[in-house]
Amino acid sequence: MEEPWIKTFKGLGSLPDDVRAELEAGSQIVSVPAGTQVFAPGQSADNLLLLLEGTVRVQQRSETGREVFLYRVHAGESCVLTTACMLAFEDYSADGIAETNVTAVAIPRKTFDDLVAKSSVFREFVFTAYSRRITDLFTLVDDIVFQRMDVRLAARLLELAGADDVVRATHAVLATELGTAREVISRTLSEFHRRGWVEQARGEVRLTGRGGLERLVKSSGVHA
Amino acid sequence: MEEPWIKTFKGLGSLPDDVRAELEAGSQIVSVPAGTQVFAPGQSADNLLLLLEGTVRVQQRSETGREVFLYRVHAGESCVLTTACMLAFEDYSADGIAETNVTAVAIPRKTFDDLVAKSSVFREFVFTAYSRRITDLFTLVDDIVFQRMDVRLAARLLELAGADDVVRATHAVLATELGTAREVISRTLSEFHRRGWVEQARGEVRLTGRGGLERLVKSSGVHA
DNA sequence: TTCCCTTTGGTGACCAAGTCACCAACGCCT
DNA sequence: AGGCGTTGGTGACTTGGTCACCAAAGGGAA
Repeated sequence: MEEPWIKTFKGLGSLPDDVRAELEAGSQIVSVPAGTQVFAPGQSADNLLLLLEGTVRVQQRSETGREVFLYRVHAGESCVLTTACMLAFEDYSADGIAETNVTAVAIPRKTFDDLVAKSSVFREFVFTAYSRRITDLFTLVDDIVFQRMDVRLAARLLELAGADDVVRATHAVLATELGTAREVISRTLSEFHRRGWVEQARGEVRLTGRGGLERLVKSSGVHA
Repeated sequence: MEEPWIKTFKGLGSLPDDVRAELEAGSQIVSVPAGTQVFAPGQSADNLLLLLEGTVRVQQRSETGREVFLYRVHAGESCVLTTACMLAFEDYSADGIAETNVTAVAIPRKTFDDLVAKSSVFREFVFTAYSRRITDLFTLVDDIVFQRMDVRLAARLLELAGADDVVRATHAVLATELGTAREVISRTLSEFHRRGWVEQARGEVRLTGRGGLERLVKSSGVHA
């Protein structure tokens, strides 16, 4: 109770006091180190996580052992799609992996269900989060089907780059992010280099010409 | 009240009587002709539809004007993803189109919200439906990224064929179902024809060798 | 019926992207 | 220094998507 974590979540600011008290009492703050599997297929999730710090990558592992990146949960967001499985008592088909050290509020199934029943503000919070994720998934499908890889890679680099304009990721990681092959990333990055948009080093890509990347992205109205 | 439509939905069978009465009183049965746009982007949905008869196709229309098929809602299922937008007061980004004449139960936003608050059985119904759809979307992404087109087309033909082994759809329609180009469908169907698996006529495909198609699909562990 | 027009399907050339089989360079460990 | 796992680069090939056509089938309207 040291500090009001609830402020981190816009949608929860207007919770009535009693509901807010129940939420705080019925949940706990947890920390997990980078690399932890936060949820996994075949293991029923029993906590809704609201991220305070760090990011969680959600991906689908296919039978062939390959992985597709689905979406990323940032601080201030929730792993809300897992709740469908919490309440439906069905298994989730996707993995969630902490990309960094993560601090989160864990809301157990029972508390979650109570809050959904009692509070229309909480319901709106949950359904808004759903709506965002689902829209993201729709957009993902659209991108995969219609966007060129160079455009998608450029967009992703801009998204992943820190304030120092550096993306710390191997070609292989970028490939699974975009659901493509490492070779395609290598080739596309060489092309970007040739155009003077990036410099490469082992395990990182430095953006030296954001402008060019941005023009490429804008030229084919990409969403994110 | 003539007949208990609630029986059509497994998850609703065990609703307590009072909740069930509220659901029946607070909803109405509607019919729409084939081709009707049931919901659309930029138009906030204010009814949850539970399909009694017919099917609804849900697709994403991209900026470029092209369409991707997302999933199909059958009789006995609900357009539940629209509820996220109903309660979140956000717009949906996908279209829903009645593929056939459709009869459905329309539950207005207010009734839906009440029921979610009051009944844990109804909550479970809703979240189970969510869970299915979301899993479908994950599987869709996986398929698009990793499955070969011939396998996906074979699977879809088997899925769409009636008891008479005929799929009534043009190549163009099959193409948007799978998010590919008409030419690809034409070429793949010619190949299937060459192998003696299908006969073609204008606007329809007759399956003459289900066995071959099934083997193709099974050979690369496809999901649906 | 004939003509016209739309819808549907077929084709070849070309480009983008995924796959396969390698190899080279780097970093790290002992 | 030697050995090894990780990372990135490359060429040849296949699959799939795009473009620009054309031809055949069906459906009115005159």
